[in-house]
Amino acid sequence: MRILIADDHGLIREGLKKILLESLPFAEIHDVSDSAELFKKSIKEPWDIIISDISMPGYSGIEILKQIKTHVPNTPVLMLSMHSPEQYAVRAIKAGASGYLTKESAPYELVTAVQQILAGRKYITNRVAEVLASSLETDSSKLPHENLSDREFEVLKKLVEGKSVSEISEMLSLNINTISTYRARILDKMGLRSNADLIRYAIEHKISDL
Amino acid sequence: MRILIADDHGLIREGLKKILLESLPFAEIHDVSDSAELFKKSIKEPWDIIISDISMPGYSGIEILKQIKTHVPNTPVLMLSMHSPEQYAVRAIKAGASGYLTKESAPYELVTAVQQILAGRKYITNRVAEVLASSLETDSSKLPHENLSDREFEVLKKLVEGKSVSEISEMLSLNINTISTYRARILDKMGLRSNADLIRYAIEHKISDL
DNA sequence: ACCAATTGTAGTAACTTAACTACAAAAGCT
DNA sequence: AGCTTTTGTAGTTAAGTTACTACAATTGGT
Repeated sequence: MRILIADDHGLIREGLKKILLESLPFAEIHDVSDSAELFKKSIKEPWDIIISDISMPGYSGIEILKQIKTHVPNTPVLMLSMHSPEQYAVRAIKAGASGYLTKESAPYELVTAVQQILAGRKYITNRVAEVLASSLETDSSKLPHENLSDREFEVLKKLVEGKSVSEISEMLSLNINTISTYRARILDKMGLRSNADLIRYAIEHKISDL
Repeated sequence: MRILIADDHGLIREGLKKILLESLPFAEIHDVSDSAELFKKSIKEPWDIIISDISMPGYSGIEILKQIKTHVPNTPVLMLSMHSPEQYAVRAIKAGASGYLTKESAPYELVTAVQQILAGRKYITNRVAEVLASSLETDSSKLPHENLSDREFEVLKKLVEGKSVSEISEMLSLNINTISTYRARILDKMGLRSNADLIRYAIEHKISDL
């Protein structure tokens, strides 16, 4: 049983490991602390399951998830997040995740999720199922930011954190103009005019976790 | 040895517990998941150390820390945070914390910190020490924005409203560079780095009247 | 299966902002 | 009164951002 854990917080990695080892004492658990490493390791070696935080420095979790899924589509991935399900669950599941848990979850949920996924199933909590279901309904009832594409959303978050266009372009290894275009599309889709508006919106809708 | 852990994320609480138990196998570890509970439990029962996340729903960690410190001043508190030290370290230490760690920290740091604090000392990392030292240079009895001049404050408000440097320069019939200089001075005095920080600060301190 | 819309990406040119630097006037301290 | 710091103000140059345009790849709809 080979498990790969990805999270940028040392304490959290260690904690997850210990929780898992309690119920899967013979598991061979490896861990990585950033998305680049996660990507490399996930396609280079075989894993029974990958457990990854969704928000790590560098490439976003969703982005890496997609990458992993194109390279090793049969390796199941369980995404963990600090955020409330609405923010990411749908995106994660659509990108091929086998499950989605928030860190609020009780430890036994982690264990259950992992076991269920190892058994070839998906682990979708009620909360996520709900969100998923309602995401299929009319999108007229959607909040403006729910119409953003994954990339746009990713850029939105970074803008809200105060990152500049060029910083973001560097983080994502994209051209500055590309980020500028995303920003323009975000503003357009959300009917806003400035980064300040974006930040207010984000605070009001609890998009950022800062 | 009685340890109280406070964190709103179940997985994290559990992880911390397991990490601590490894080096302190006889510790009696309790945990709570929100600030109200933390407060109640921290003054009702005796603890050798309290380990608390700084950002929990409800009252902020700092607020609770202060409360705890007025009621049971001798119980040491170690604060944990997801955020970079600059944001909170100084405030936490001033409010009476015995130490400040980010969740990036390696597990052994947690253990070291706890042991050092249990031994009656404080645990201050280099990063935090640095920030702490430089915080003594400015007049810290005042809120950062109270050191702004009138013009600076005027510009601050407009920046927070989302006005661009050039718009402001036009409104005030001043050179663009002048506004740029004000902005730089504001950021400097307030120890912030971006307009995004400014907006967050403003919202938090209810500076703007929007 | 076909066409339209959206998404991910970047180039070029125009425009805006940041970083320094500077300096006189006002305020603050001794 | 004299020295120091802060404030109000801009110039120059370098760096960064926006606006517009474009186009292939995907997705979505019928």
